[in-house]
Amino acid sequence: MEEREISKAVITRLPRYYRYLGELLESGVERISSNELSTRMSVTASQIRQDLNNFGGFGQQGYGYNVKYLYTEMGRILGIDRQHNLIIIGAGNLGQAIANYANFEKRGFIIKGMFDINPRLIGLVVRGIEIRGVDDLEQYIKDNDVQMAALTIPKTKAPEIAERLVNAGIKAIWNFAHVDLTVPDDVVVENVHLSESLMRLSYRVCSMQDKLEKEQESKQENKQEK
Amino acid sequence: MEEREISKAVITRLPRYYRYLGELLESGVERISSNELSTRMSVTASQIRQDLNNFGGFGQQGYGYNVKYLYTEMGRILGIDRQHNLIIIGAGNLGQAIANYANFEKRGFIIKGMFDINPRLIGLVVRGIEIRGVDDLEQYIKDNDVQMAALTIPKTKAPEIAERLVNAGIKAIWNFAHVDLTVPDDVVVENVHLSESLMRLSYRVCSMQDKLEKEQESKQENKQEK
DNA sequence: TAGATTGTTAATCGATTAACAATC
DNA sequence: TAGATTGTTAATCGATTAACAATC
Repeated sequence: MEEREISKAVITRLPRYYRYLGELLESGVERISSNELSTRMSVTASQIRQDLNNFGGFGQQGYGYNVKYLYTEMGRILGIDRQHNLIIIGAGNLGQAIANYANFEKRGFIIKGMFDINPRLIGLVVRGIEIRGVDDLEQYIKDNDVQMAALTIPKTKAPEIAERLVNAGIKAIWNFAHVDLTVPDDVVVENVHLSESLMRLSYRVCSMQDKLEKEQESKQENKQEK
Repeated sequence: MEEREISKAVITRLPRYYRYLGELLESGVERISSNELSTRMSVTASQIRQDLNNFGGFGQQGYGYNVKYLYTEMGRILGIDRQHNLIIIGAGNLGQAIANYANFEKRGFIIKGMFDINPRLIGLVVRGIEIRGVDDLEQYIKDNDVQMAALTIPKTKAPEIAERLVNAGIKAIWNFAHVDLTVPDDVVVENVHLSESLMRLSYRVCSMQDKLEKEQESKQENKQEK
């Protein structure tokens, strides 16, 4: 499918294109130019064309891009036309939030099971899925052809469980634990570090405050100079 | 505090430095060189030194960096030495997951309230916090000196609520809804688009598969040539 | 055909890495 | 003092933007 290595920056943008194309499709827009899309998404048209051309020519000179076609192709590129069997390790609020997020199934992600260590949770049923203990984890992964796991457990348990997952043949880990997991080269880890996201927000709101204060100061200085 | 505009790439890395420094501190490490830290974090020592020097010289030639000092300074830079009053809009699983995440309070984020539209949730108590309806949102924000809001509601309601938050004086939105919010220049939005994160994982696991298949193919070709 | 807009090459910009003098 | 390691400048690398010929 791909010729050269696609850069991380491009990959990050792909799902956003997909989202906007989906919205366009829903609102009945049939075709769109890179220029029009660039305005809506607040990126440059050049970037859109460059990004898309990493995967092939989906447009037509003088016409633009067919929304439905491009949407489908993007879905294929993102791999959400295929089925991904997923388990969730950690059945706390976060794990349950993921299990309850209905749209996932629409995009080919099938939640095959939920696991937890906490005996009080084991046996409970969330969205028709029974919460299991981690004892039979390996067997369950093999029996149910599971390729992906969401890790919504505390950071202390995460590395150990990750190793078990990898040994059982899991190919992708969606990691919500606040650790950097070490996995073999052929296993993919996507981190969602919420605490880091919140710190970035904190940083940005503080530096915005500083900026505004400085602007205020320099205004006052200007006044005094006059 | 800052002289020039700090790049987005640097800001993204800051919380990770903070996390590693915290771990070093916990394990009793007193000082660390950029080289040693670079090995642990799998980044270049050059990058660490460049990143830190955006904010000033925290190290000492021939010695390295004092872990405790650097940790504290990083906390200050990230703004987590101050108190941030936060409300959560959307008391579903995701909102509750955030409310239950204890570490936040340790880092200066005080959850001042939770809100929801669903009448069945209103009145419930999560972690000692009563879930309220959104009618008195504006008044509550003013009365409780709230600067930040986490938005864990469906995308259809998010833009409307975001506007109300901004008008009520909120300065930072932690946005979990799958929309790009439009806010004034002095308001900061940090997006956590989980569905996009999952699509990136999907993309990466698929392209890894393709890569491995190709390697397999070219191996077989080599065999046949022999 | 003329106008529009892509695909793609070239130019620019910024971020990362390398190197090393300063200095603890 | 000698060795180590920073802070910082210079070199490299990659990503973004601009430009335009190709073409629908």
